[in-house]
Amino acid sequence: MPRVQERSRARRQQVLDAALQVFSERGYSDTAIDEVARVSTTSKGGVYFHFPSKQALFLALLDEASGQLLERVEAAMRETPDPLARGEAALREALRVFGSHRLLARLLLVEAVGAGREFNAKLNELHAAFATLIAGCLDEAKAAGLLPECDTQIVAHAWYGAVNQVVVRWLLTGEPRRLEDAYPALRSLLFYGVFGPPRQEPR
Amino acid sequence: MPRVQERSRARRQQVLDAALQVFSERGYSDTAIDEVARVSTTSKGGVYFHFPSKQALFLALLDEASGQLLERVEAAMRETPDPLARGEAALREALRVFGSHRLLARLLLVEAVGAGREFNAKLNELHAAFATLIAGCLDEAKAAGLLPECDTQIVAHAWYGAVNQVVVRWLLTGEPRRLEDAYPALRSLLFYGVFGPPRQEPR
Amino acid sequence: MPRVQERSRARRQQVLDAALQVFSERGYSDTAIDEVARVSTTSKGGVYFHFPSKQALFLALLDEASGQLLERVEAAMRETPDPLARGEAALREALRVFGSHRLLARLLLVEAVGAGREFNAKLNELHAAFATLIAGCLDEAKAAGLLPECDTQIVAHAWYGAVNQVVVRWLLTGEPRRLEDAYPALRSLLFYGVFGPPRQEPR
Amino acid sequence: MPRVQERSRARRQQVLDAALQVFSERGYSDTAIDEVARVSTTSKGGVYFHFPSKQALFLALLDEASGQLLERVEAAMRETPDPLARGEAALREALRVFGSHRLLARLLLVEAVGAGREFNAKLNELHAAFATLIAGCLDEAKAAGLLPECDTQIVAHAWYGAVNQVVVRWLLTGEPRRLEDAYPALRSLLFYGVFGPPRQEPR
DNA sequence: AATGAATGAGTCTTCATTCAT
DNA sequence: GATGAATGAAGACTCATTCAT
Repeated sequence: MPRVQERSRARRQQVLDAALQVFSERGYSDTAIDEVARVSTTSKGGVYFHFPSKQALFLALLDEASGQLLERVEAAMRETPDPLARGEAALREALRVFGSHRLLARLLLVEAVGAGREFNAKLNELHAAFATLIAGCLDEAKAAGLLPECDTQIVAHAWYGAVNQVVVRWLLTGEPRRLEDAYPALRSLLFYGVFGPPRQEPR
Repeated sequence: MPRVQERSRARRQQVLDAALQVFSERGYSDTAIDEVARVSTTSKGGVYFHFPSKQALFLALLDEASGQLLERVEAAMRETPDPLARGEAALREALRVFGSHRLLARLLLVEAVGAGREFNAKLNELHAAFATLIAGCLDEAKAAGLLPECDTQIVAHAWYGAVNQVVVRWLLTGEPRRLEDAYPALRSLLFYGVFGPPRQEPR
Repeated sequence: MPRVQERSRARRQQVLDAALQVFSERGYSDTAIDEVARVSTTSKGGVYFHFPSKQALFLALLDEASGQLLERVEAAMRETPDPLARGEAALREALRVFGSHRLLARLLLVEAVGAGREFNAKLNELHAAFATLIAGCLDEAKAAGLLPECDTQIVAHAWYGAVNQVVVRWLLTGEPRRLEDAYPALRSLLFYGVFGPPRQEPR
Repeated sequence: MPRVQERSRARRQQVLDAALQVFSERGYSDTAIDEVARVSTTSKGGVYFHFPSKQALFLALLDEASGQLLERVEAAMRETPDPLARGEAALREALRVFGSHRLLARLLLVEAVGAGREFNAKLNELHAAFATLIAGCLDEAKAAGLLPECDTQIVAHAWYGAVNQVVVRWLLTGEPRRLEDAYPALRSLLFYGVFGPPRQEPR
């Protein structure tokens, strides 16, 4: 209601947007708060009004970014009842989101990684959240007798890592041109392994 | 023979060893050259005598570390003629090396990642080298009619990423207790996908 | 009006004043920004807030100093219509300014000289400005038929150098006690050469 | 006689030559002993064997350089009995030496100037030596009744400064193309002032 | 809310000098 | 005599953070 709060919130978002841009371009350590302030058309003090410290700003950004990512993926999964199809949907949506939000991808998969021990916990949360999502599908499929016994956690993390590395490669080398083009190969590997789908899989 | 050169080389190695320790504990940005100097029982100037800059030191370290890793994995592969068994060997050896060289693992898979754009190239080299190794196995196996057609590059990177993420998880959470315990699940996923080996595979 | 800007400007001037003192006492290279900060009762960061680098600070100082000097000399010349009398006035005023601003003299005539190639351009500007001033008098006097043909540029620079060296000697040896006492001899040399004024000096 | 001493002396000279080159290109502070060592095809230790410190090296260089300059000028003066002609000879020879030894000129007239208080004494020596040379001519001419009374010291220093500034201008701007071309104008100014030689110049 | 001047600790880097070999 | 590895003090510069206005 109060106009003032609205403005404040808008300002805050402005700062977060600038932070996404700058942090994902320069990395955590090489980013100066001054730069964030400039990009958000605010002042240094302005940034500090909304976030108590650089660390907190980065953390908030990670929160927002991973929240958005998870939300989108979860939404895609929610619409898919079949557990394995849900896994496919998650995979496809993840590639879609990363592919259309390069900055977010770079932030989460590159810049946040070596940024300092303070951020490992947050990153772990993200890893765990995704792993849990995937593990959920797997467990459900297993319960339905569709899958054999396996170490769900390991498989879930490996799955997640496979996707990430494809995204990282895209970020760093530009290949494949369209990230989503990696979907079929990824899907095939994760579902059927290197041997590919049995016999006459319709591709 | 020349005593002096030997000492110099030893000193250089001493510095690299210290650098591995400090960089992988604190990360690139949070590491002070002073700290590296102290750990190598040298002086700051001593470090700078052997390496022209912090960046160069880190780069040299990445070189050495990835060189060692690759060497070990390639050695394991060299002893295995069958292309698919070779892939397994690579996987197992990678887990073995990382599992017994935590610092090296942390350096390559965590600290080097967000350390700055200057290091992306070097990291890409490593990614590419591994992907090429794996892609070599896959292509050979395909040529032998053992595998169906697939996007080798994507699959190779995904494979590599799957392994890395399992290692990262181990680094950050300590699970699984022994990294090599992740081998069976990883191998199964990468070879047969989530559906696992066909029928009564002897596990 | 805006109080803040006023303070900022005052601070800036404070730093410049301190810089004049320290640079002209210790020279460019032997001056630490810390020292300038201390003398200006600011912090190192404060200095850097107003000047982007040591070099820029020194340059700004040279600008200010040579600006002041030129202004005073030009003012003295402006009041003197006769071209040759104007030359005398310039000479006398230069000695006056240097004589009462030892730091400025030392800065411009000693410390700035070997301070580095980056400052040569600025120094040249000063030389050129003075030479132009003097050359102006000479040319005007020539046009009025008071002087014979001569290489104005060389003469102007020589004139300027003659004055400077007398000032430098005063700076380094303390002689003559009062710089302005050098005026008659200098004036005589520059106007009439070593032979001095003809018999009953026309003047 | 002893070969060893000869070599040592040659080495020493090698270092001095390198020092002249490097110091006059980079200035005192921006010159690293390493650079001098490299240019003299010696090692850092080698330089320190012949000169106890950077300061001592620079001082020795100043000594050698001003010695050479003085020697040449004194030689030119020795051959000229008439006091005023001797002054002319000194002037001409100074321009000749500087004109054909740019590095020496730059060293003495630019780089040594703001190099630090430690070198002021040495520079003063040079100034005093030249002033004394010139003052000698003047005094002798005065004794012969050729010149009127004047403050010899001031005139001598001014004379010296006039020459120097012309040389400095040449060093910094490249004008006049050939330094010796400045001779006539300089000579005229110093002998007859801005009014130039009386009527039909005796020359 | 916002600004931007100010602080000062922290870092990389340079380099004169020393000295074992 | 000469080398070059090693030292450590010194210094420019950065930047997260604070705070008066």
